[in-house]
Amino acid sequence: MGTSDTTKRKYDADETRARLVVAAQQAFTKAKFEDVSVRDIASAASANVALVNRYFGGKQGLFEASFADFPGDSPFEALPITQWPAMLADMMVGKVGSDVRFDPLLALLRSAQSPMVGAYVRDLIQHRLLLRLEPLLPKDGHESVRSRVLLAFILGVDVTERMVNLPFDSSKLSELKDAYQRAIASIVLT
Amino acid sequence: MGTSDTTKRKYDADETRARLVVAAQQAFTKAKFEDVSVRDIASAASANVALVNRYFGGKQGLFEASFADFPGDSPFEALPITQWPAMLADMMVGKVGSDVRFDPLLALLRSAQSPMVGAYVRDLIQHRLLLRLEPLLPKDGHESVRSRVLLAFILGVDVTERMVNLPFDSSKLSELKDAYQRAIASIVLT
DNA sequence: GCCAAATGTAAACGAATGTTTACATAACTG
DNA sequence: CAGTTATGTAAACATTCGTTTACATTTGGC
Repeated sequence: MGTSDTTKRKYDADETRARLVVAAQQAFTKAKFEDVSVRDIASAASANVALVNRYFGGKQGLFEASFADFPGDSPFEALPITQWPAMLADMMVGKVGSDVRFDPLLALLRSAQSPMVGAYVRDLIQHRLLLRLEPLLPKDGHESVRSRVLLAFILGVDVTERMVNLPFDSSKLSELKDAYQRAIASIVLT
Repeated sequence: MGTSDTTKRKYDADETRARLVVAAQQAFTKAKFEDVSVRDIASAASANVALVNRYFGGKQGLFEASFADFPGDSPFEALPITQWPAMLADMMVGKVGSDVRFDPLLALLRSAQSPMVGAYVRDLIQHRLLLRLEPLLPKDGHESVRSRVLLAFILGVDVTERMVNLPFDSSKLSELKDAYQRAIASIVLT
């Protein structure tokens, strides 16, 4: 059972696992935990349903495996804080109407109130987002409040644009981006 | 079958309907549409499950009946816009850890991505919130953007505090309120 | 080539849920 | 008071879902 075999095999557990994870990531980006069935995921991955349980212990295990390297390469560490507003505003309007294959933050948000994985989502958001954000903010004793308000705004935009999915006049997109940028600046810079 | 009978009756459809609606409102405040079972609601209302279908046509009808008079008496019309930041910030921190019986906005937010009632939620938020907000904002041609950003922030705070439910050091509550107030002011007043 | 382990498949299981049905009891009408 | 309607109850129905089981196929070591 090789993990580094370039030839095509008919039975390949590693590749099957990878296909399942990719299918799960895409599915959980589009719908919350309970609205994605393991049969759908398995079908999209061209795999049998029982393999979800064999390889990941169940649906919950596959969900958690989908966020193994969340948040990936974060743009926060790479940029000085003065450029955060422009960077975040760009990301926010860039997502409007787009069709990303896997948007981990949106996926976590969708399944945040799941009875099965809600606690895991909470943990991930707090430890891999909030706590990593704080040390990057201005050292003025208000880091915990600042990071929390910034997170609220980021999640709120995601919720409005992609979960509640309110319609928006796309001709005002640059206006919207400017407004986002100003709000973020007032949260992290003042 | 009277609707205005003060005496206690054993069979009273109106009172049973009312009990079901109240039970549904409280249940949908605590959990999303799919996580609330009609058996739970009926049990909390001391009513039989079949009555949900008889009186409301089904679970979905009962959900919609729960928001018949949303958003109730809105505080926006009552106050000049200069007082919105303080008012909204007060409401936001007032909700932290509190146990409101029926919080319609939170309930709508929880069920926003339900396949059954998601479209209804979207409609309510847009027509009974967003479109009523716009005419109250400064007439500078940016009303639609402003109202959208404000809504995003309001929903984001609700999501962070009550759906994702991140823990927060309550000794910094007044700090948090000030930060909320500043962010809102920058959104609606600048 | 042979056999054991790894991998994949199909079907069934068990539980939960919204809804419907058949029936029982109370309330109203004449 | 009698009978019809309104209201409430209990049980069954139909569907969906995650999971488990029993079995088939492929792979790799000897």
